[in-house]
Amino acid sequence: MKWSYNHTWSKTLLNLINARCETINIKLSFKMAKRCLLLQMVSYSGSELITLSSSVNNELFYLAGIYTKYNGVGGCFIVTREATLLLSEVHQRMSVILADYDLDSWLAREDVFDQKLLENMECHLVSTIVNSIRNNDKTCVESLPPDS
DNA sequence: CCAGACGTTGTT
DNA sequence: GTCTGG
DNA sequence: CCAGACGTTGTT
DNA sequence: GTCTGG
Repeated sequence: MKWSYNHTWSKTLLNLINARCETINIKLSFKMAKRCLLLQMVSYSGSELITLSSSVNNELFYLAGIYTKYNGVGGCFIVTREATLLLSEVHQRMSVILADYDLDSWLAREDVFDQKLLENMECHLVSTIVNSIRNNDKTCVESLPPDS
């Protein structure tokens, strides 16, 4: 599925790549849309790419997503929320991360996300290797010394 | 009713 | 397709 | 945002 | 000048 979203009724393409969780049930563009789960994302911030290392205690986690079909082509995107204090140093918004036990609820159109997951987050510096989509191995997320 | 809108991120 | 300002 | 690209035809 | 990949 493409990471780019257009309404079925779109005439001009908007190619949306995210939506605010605060308004997904209010905005016309999203309230009818279906929900999905996204595994492993890289999020963009200013001049740097920041990886969500996609694990909590080495367990993979999912991000909250929304999708539709446009001209038969599936398109999806991530849902954002206000950044936690930790991440707010880097970016004002962050992806909605779902706890394992909330996955079904999200898909059932309930607005859920567990604060405990966010409290347990850690930040680490990664290499600019991550800035190219050609690089897809784990050096993208390996920790570098803070002063490098 | 009916025409017109319908979105997010960054930065200045 | 659905909502809403006029 | 910001740097970098921005084109077409034929054939193999 | 405008679009898009990163």
